[in-house]
Amino acid sequence: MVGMETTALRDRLMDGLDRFASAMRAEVRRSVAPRGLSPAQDAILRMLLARPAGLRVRVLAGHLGVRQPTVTGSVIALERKGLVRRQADPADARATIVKVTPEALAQPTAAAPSLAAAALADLSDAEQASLLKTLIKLIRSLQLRQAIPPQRICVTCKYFRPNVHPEAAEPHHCAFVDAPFGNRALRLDCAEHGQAGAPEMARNWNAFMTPRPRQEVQP
Amino acid sequence: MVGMETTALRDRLMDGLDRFASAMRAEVRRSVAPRGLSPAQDAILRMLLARPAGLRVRVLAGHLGVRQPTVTGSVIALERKGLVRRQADPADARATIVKVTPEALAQPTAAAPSLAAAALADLSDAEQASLLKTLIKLIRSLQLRQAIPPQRICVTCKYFRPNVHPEAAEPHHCAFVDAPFGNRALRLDCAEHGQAGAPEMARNWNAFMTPRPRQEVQP
DNA sequence: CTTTTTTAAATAGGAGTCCTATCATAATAC
DNA sequence: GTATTATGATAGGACTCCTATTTAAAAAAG
Repeated sequence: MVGMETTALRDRLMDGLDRFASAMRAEVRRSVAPRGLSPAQDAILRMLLARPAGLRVRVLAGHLGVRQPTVTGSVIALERKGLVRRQADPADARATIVKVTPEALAQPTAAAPSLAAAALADLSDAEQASLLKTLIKLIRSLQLRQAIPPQRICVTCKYFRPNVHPEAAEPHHCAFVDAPFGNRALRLDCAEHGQAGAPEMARNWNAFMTPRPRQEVQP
Repeated sequence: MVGMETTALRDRLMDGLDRFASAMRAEVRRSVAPRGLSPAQDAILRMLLARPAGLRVRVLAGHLGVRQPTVTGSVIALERKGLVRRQADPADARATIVKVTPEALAQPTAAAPSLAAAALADLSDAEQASLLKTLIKLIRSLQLRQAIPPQRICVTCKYFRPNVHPEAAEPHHCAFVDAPFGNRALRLDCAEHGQAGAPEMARNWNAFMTPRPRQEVQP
């Protein structure tokens, strides 16, 4: 075992995530360039496309993990390109609400058949579902640690009923559409998301983290 | 099922990876700033710390997924800070070899107890091992698609014997240290890495991708 | 052996990404 | 009212990334 355990598993995971992320970032840069966008502008645009009502500058900054002046700069660039517009918030004259324009909505959305997507497609369907579940756990952990702002994911939704069909392939249930669904359908930014109360959310989180011991890998 | 399957699983995975990556990137920026480093400089430094013999500018660029002039700029900044030095390659007078200085080696390496690391620690041990395995598959897929250059990972190593102990908790075997090991010990950048031949590598890859159906999640 | 082509890196110039600090203004507290 | 706080815009600076060009050495062609 000499030399095999010098690096902690956690460091290796960070390394792997970092490496895949760096490849994704490079790809994003190349894929959005033809549309005249930068990576940050693309991220803002994608966030806004999922929220037609618009978002405040500050909220955008929180979601992207950058400071407010950084967002202001990117938003100004997007405004110049006619893809977003800014308007004063009627509820607070200090605030600015950023919305996508109809032109941006009409754009093809660039369904990027990227290499990263191809790599994901190489995984088995079960492995993809398992990866999604793990990612959602990670993202929720970050939210609980205040590292990133709450997002409209299933685990924090009042319509979410985790693991209520323990033996089924689709163990969870969405009370909004009243239908069961599996890990592969877990959402990261659902338009129908309803904020759950704190106790309910904690219950959801626990039930989601520790389901029945169906798919444990190694004891 | 209304509204639950409008987004493909793959898109959701991309979204989740993107979100976690963005949080990690923001954290890296904050964690390396006190040491007077930028994220790119930190990435170069970490890569070089694992290779005391140094690397060419071009190779660094490939690993980081950026162009050569970008690396030159960051290397110059690192040189100013006394953390790397450049020397001509004896084998090719056009090339520059970048090496870490003894000062950089002596630095504390900043074992960043980051929030991302904490989120990973929230996962069960089995889930962490499974995630590492998935990440390595993804990275190897990118390598096969020429999206990123080959790296010193187990799957491409001539000492790697995947799944030779099918029923054990540590199914793989490293012929270099002559010891069995499990998914949690898989390496992303092993100093003892020996480049395997193409047929051997293909065999490794296949055996690694499709082991015995031990830990499949849902059929 | 020259000449030509290719290759490695540096340089120049430009757009974009981040930051901190500061400023104007609106909402809120006293 | 005045003081404090919160939202964004602006200014200035370091860094990141790109493409295109230049310099110089190596490799290929004649």
